[in-house]
Amino acid sequence: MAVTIKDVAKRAQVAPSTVSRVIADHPKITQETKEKVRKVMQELGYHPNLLARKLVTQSSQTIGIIRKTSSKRSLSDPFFPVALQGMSDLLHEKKYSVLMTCGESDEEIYHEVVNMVQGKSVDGMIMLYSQDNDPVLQLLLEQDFPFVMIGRPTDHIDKVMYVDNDNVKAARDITDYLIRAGHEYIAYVGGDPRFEVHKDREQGYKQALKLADIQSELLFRKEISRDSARETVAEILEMNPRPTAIVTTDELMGMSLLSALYERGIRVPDEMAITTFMDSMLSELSSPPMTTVDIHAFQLGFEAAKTLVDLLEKPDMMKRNILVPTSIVVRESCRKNKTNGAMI
Amino acid sequence: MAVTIKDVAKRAQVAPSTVSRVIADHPKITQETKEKVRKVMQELGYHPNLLARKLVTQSSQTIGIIRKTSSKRSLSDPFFPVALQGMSDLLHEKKYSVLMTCGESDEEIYHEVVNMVQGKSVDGMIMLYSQDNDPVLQLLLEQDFPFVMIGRPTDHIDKVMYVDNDNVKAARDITDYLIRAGHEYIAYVGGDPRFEVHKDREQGYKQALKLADIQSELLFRKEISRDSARETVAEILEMNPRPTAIVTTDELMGMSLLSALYERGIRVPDEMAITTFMDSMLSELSSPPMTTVDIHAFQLGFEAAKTLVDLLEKPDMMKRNILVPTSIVVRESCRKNKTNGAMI
DNA sequence: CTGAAAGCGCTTACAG
DNA sequence: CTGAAAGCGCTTACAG
Repeated sequence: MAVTIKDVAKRAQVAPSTVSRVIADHPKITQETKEKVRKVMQELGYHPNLLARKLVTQSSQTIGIIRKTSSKRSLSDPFFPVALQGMSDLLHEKKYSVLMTCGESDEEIYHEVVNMVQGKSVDGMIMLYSQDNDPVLQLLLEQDFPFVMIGRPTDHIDKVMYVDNDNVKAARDITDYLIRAGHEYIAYVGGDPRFEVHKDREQGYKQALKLADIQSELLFRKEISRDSARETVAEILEMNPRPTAIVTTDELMGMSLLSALYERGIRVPDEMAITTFMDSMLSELSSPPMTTVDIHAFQLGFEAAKTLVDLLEKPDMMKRNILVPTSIVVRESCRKNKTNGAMI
Repeated sequence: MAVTIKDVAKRAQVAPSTVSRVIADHPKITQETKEKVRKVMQELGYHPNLLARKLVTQSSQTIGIIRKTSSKRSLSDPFFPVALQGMSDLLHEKKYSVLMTCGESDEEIYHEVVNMVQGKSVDGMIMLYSQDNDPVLQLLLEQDFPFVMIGRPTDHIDKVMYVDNDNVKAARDITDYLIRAGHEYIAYVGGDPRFEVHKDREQGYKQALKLADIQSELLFRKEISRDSARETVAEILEMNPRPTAIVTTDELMGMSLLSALYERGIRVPDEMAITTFMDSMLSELSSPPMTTVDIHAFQLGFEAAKTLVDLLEKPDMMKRNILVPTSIVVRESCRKNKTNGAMI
């Protein structure tokens, strides 16, 4: 088969252990020996077998990424690729590899995670979602396996290290931004509050209204699809008084509403303002470009990976959670002044 | 450490080799022994160490995915996540894991590939891009390492297995579609023809014009960005006669042009028709929704993975390349009849 | 400073 | 049908 450490040893007339030490650049090997061995490695085209090294060192230098890809929707969601890039950047720098779950159903994913963990294929994991009553989370905690979550855990919050935005604040900020722009009737269109992220954002929206003494909570919980967007827009337009702004918590949701408004001939931002969350190119390239809460998905991924690597290097480190600040990116979708409001 | 095959063997009063055979469900082990051993595995919570198995079987059951993530742009491009999902589906079914490159620069990626290949971390690779004079391609060919490319290779085309669309035909079809809709002045906005995919699409566009006896080739090669889109739209609008339709080869490109047209107050599709390639939710949710060439990215990924797995199972299989058919998805961005043309 | 030896946790001919 | 032994390709105490 391939050339091994033994072949190199024989040819260089040293012991295999010496070759191993040369590879590791062990300080106690003479420069002379190192050069001799390296020359032979060159000649023979030697490359260490990582599998063997991993087995003996009991470390895979690999991180597992657990993602849910349930819906067709999630495939177009820029969050995943951007966060992945953030993780990749840090992990690559720290010489870790990335192994990813492939499964679609919860059971498939669970089994993959069991395999990675028990099969020693990864040293740690990053969970890209947070969900009620998750057997995967359960497993990782039981096994005391190192992992970091992106998003806030619903259960066992004091046992889990996580990286997240302050979603309450983010939603409060953007709602407040609309209020200050003169809007009073502000609809909120978000996702299933079984997920912490949506629960938090709803709460932030409500807080902003309360602080401004606005009574009318106009809360919608919707799936993302063309039809659902049409429905939502129809409902919103029928309200009396009619809302003048919509807070959404997702770019695709924002785009679908924008599209539904367009179909109805409602001009954005003149007749309806709209905001989203995330800030990928989608918000920038939509017509009109959308004002959005930048959640810094790249940084979320980066910090999660960094925290995990820190944990692996110092297993007894103090638990820490990281909040990545959000910021509002102002674009055209709600920048105009309202007749009854202030100029922004 | 963790419980090993030896622990199980001792407790079940059999030899380690027997335990190994039970795990593999070897036919020559009695049902009785199997049950006894399985019971002990249960009790002890035994799980095989995959690393060890991989080392001895010389097979990693893992596929490497090589991707380029150079630009900010590529992060919002739905192609990658969709194709990844296609690969994942097949690989998961076939019990393969997925290892991904993390690097950004060409050198980083190259080194990761060397490591994966020489370090025996993967059994095969899928390249998600095709590029001139690529050292990665060179390496894989030199090492005679199993791989499949998504996209058509520029060099060594007879040595590489690939999965691709017929991009010439796809571009010809969509251009032809516009011609039949009554358009005569059709601009084409595409990417760098150093990449085969763009070269092919340009050619398809030209072919369609030629077949329809249309002289005016209006070819633009552009980066994807807001500014570049504005520039392009400005140039197109200044042309005389002014084009009535634009063929783009990328959803984000399409969106950016749509946005630039919107800024200029040009109505789509009434004053300008526009088409894209790919067909993710972006085309569906844009305003107006875009007519697009569906390249079936999921299937591209799926077929690539399938071809690779076939190759790994039968290394001497006949070389085959797969062309995934494209189809036109009609939406509003160019569906209206032209004053001087036929109704569609 | 270098080598011989044991071992990481499995699998797989080879016996019996 | 099952076991003893060798081996996958490394690393790392332990000697010297």
